[in-house]
Amino acid sequence: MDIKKTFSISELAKEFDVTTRSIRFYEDQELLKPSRRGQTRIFSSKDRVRLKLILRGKRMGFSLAETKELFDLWDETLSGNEKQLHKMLTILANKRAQMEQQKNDIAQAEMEIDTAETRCREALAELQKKKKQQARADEEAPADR
Amino acid sequence: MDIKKTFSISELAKEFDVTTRSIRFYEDQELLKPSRRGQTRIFSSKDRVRLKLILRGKRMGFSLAETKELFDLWDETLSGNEKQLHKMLTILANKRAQMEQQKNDIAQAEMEIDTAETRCREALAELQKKKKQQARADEEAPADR
DNA sequence: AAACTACTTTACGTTTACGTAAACTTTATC
DNA sequence: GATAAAGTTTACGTAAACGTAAAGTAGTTT
Repeated sequence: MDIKKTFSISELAKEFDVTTRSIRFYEDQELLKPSRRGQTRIFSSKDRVRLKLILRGKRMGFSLAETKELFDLWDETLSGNEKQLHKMLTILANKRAQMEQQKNDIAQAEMEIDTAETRCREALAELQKKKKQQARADEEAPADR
Repeated sequence: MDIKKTFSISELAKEFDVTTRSIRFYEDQELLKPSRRGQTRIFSSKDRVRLKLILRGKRMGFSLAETKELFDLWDETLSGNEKQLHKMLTILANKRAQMEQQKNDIAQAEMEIDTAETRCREALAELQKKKKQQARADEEAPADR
């Protein structure tokens, strides 16, 4: 159980470092469904979880539409029709494949970052060497005085 | 050494499954710098590598602007000024951190996919059980005849 | 030479994910 | 009860990453 049960828009905005504008937009796109007290939105901890998922999805390169599709499907799945369940399973398999691809991409990128860093350090070492050589040359043959 | 040295726009488009429009757009944004024979673009294997990096960047959620920045910085870095080298090193460190975040995101998402799948399978098993019970009930007390 | 194919430029259109401003209401504070 | 603080709706604006259409060129095949 989460400690708190409901949240204001600005609480969530602060916690996840997004603007209230974004949160309202997510509601507009039906990714969040806060209840209301009068006009003001009241977010449940389910909404909070969803917001977290939305943001992670974004970091993973998912569009809001994709994320919404997953949410909707999951809701339908809970109602437990057999066809929906199978559809969900194939979609889960797809996501898994997609994430394998991403892991490969990351591994590749990490290797390239490694070699890039090595080259940088080598180049820096070269520069240091030349500096020292220059310093010695200056000592042996002072320029002025 | 890559087997081939130069590529037409449609060769690259086919190989990486992007439109020629996209490739021209990348050139327009100065991420690719093909030479020309008359009007027609001639892409080097360096361009090819860069295209590969662009696409991987996209899958990893990088914008074209970010990727371009990296390309430009890398080019400057090669010219070996000390300040540039240090800047590059900090940027590489940042990318590394970003990729750690992504790995965490992926790990989390994988766990959630696992539990989602488990629930799906459980729900399906439930449905099967009910079907069988229904079948037995039908045998014991046939509806008609 | 006509037609086809691949390539080109120019330029306007589209979608996504918000930013930003204006004008208003509700709630908390002094 | 005034005023600030936080929230609201409405609506126009914007950047990124192309799509798409129009109209032209260059080489090649028939």
